[in-house]
Amino acid sequence: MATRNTPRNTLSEQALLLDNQLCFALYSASLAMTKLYKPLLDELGLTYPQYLALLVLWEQDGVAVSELGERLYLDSGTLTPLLKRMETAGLVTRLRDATDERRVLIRLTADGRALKTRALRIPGCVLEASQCDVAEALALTHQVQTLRNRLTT
Amino acid sequence: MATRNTPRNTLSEQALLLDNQLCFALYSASLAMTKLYKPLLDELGLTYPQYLALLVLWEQDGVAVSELGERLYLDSGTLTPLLKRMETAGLVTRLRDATDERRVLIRLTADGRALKTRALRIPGCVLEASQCDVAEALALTHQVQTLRNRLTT
DNA sequence: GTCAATTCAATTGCACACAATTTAATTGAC
DNA sequence: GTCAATTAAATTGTGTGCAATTGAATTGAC
Repeated sequence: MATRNTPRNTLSEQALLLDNQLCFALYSASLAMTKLYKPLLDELGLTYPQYLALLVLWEQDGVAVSELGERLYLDSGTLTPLLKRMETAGLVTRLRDATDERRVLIRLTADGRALKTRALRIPGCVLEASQCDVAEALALTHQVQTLRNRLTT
Repeated sequence: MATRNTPRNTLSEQALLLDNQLCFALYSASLAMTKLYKPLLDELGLTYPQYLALLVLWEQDGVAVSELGERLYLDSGTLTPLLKRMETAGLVTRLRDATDERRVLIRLTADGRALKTRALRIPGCVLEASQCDVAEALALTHQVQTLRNRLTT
């Protein structure tokens, strides 16, 4: 029996189906995650990318915009206005590095540091909504990180 | 020996580390994917979300904006201007449904249909850059889809 | 049949993302 | 030491995403 070979059934056609696309799975899951965080972050007066910036700063205060960008895979076109809004909100300061005037160092204010306490409960809420245990979530995290690392090198 | 219990080492502190966050893994992997597609889609004159819309339309032509939104998890605030740009580019038409004037049906033009042929090579390019075989990619796709489905219900 | 509730797309306003360019500061080959 | 090359942040312009609102069309309880 001859295999059908209409355009509808070629391998490359199968690969173009939306639900076979890894890129769309990641895209839609990431947007869904952002929506899940929305009400939790609204309480803190933060957007999702601003929260990511704070995660970095809570680990290491006083980083340059470029270092923040390397950590978050974002460029100055995204970070500069974002950090200005966070400065206006009183969460960070932006000061030129005295030893290298090209660099702008981002530092947490007391308010910015204090937000960490209120953020501590967020990961638990997210894990619950994800309906998976810690080990499962970490395993998936590592797989997705590995993929990202392959794509960014 | 007593375990240390400084703030730096609590479980909730660990959970706030950027590299332990599933949300950031998905976010950064999704952005990396978009950048990988950029040069491939530039050749076709498409943006990444426009490409996603075409994936839907190549599977099923003549869908309403709301149906496209359900499929892509996007709302009319995103899709209306995106589809207008695709209409301007001559890829789709936007016409009110005669049987329900609230609905706007999106149909491919000949140009929009023709783009599919040129898009067929894209999934292979992406898979190569991802450095994983088809089975591996599909397995990860299903895991991420499962997570997304949990988050969107 | 009527009208309140619902549905659908469009609009408005805000916040990303990012390519491309600009400006200022630093580095390094000579 | 000088200046071309590099680096860092900011700026500009385009295209998403999405909350909230608007306006038009449809539905459904009565």
